[in-house]
Amino acid sequence: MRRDIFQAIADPTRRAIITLLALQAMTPNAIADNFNTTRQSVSKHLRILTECELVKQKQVGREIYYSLEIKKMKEIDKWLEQFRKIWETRFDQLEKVLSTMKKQKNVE
Amino acid sequence: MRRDIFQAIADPTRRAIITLLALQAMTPNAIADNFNTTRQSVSKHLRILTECELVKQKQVGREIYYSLEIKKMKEIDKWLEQFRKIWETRFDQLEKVLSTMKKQKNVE
DNA sequence: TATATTTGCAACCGAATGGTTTCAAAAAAA
DNA sequence: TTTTTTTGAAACCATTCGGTTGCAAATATA
Repeated sequence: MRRDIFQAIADPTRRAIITLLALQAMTPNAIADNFNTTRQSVSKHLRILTECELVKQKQVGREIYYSLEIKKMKEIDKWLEQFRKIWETRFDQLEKVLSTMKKQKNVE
Repeated sequence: MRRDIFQAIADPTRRAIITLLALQAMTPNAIADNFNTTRQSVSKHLRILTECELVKQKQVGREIYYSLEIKKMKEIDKWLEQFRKIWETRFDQLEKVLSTMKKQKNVE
């Protein structure tokens, strides 16, 4: 059973749950109210998010508040790092070309 | 059939292909040499990557060179933006606490 | 104490996923 | 021209996925 952060964010409902929980801790029922699905399916999503440590629980009486482990999101950012270098380089090259064009225009 | 960038990067083989293609354009055969799988399965992955425009093709004779559409990767970065704000804020708060602790220490 | 609320888990189902084998088309090489 | 190489696509298969229904446990309320 693959269970990593990339598989976790592959599902659009889970991405929406993550966005919700980024703003505030919520119970499964409260989360489910925001989607066109059953509480149990949200529960399944929360289980997956918990398994890859993207979400943590806090029990308050019979309610369980789920909140986002924001630092886990940095793992995606870390993976993107290698590509960011590339696209920043390309952007720099574009800047260079544009600036050269501008200079030539000034000379004309 | 869901076909977005988040689903595309969910598979570890596809992530590895993306990393390979970030360095240089490659043919399906050359890509497959790097993995413990068949060329056909790599071909399937390339199809998925092509469908969500993460990869583009260039035919040279009977060979097809695949390369990464680096700008498409920015979409992930864009989604991460909302969380980056949060984790930077939290970091600022931590900085504040640490600086306060330092000041208190100096007073002692 | 009896009832209602909140939740997780198991069983089941159809669809999607990732892989393999087989085949056909196109281009290069013999 | 015949053969080899490179590739994509189709058919098939076991597994996973996302969802539903039903149930049991724990806690709060009447």
